[in-house]
Amino acid sequence: MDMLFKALNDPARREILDLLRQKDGQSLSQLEAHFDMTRFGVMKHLKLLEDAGLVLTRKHGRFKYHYLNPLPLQEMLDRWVAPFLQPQASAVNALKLKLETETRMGKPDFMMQT
Amino acid sequence: MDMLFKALNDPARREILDLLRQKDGQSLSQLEAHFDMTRFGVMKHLKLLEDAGLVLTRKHGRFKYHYLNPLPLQEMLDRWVAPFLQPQASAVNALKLKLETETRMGKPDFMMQT
DNA sequence: TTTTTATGTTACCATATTGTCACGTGACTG
DNA sequence: CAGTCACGTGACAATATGGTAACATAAAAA
Repeated sequence: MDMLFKALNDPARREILDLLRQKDGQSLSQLEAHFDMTRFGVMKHLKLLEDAGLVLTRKHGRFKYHYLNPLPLQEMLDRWVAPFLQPQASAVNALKLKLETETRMGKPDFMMQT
Repeated sequence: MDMLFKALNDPARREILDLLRQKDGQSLSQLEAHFDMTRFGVMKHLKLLEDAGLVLTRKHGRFKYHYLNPLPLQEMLDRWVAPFLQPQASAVNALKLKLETETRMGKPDFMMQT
């Protein structure tokens, strides 16, 4: 999830997502044409997008095609958007979150007999 | 929008959002207690969250209380999530559909015993 | 084969970000 | 008033990030 937010935290990378939304499966050179950046800069951004799982690639001959993968965005929506927009609808999630937090911070009081 | 992604791109800041979701309107000292960081570190994170509009503050005497503001998340959903998940549906409908689906699927796992 | 095209790798630099330290401000309490 | 208490500001070192340059690989075309 950390990689996802990092990937989204850059205008160039978000523009790449928009470009792929307009036309999925573009190659590096095609994407590069839309930027002032050098090809290597674009490649780095694509690598980050790949690491975040937002972009999947498929090599075919000399070309490497890039495809959008919406799944990470769906997960972000579930975890970091919807629960904050509809608090009453996610009361269950609040409890879940509470339990997760307690686990991260150590066992709760009633388990502390050792 | 750039500030929003920057604000979200840090585990500490996302944890602050979770803390405020559990209990809105906490002061700096209250939030600080949950971190290993120093108070100043937490303050910096809060400033970024404020700049992104995710957290609104209200001073009352010596205390400064912090409140969640879901509006930026709504905007992010409209611009950077929904269009990628359901290209032909409106953003609001996307969230509605999602919540309805969750409801149909019943209670989550951790409530299933007994 | 030679050349061109598309992509990949290593190294490097300028800048931004993270978190801390020291010190300052403003408000309640005794 | 004097003393805490909660919060704020400025400077600083360590690290991460964004972008470039030079060089390398690999597939198609001539």
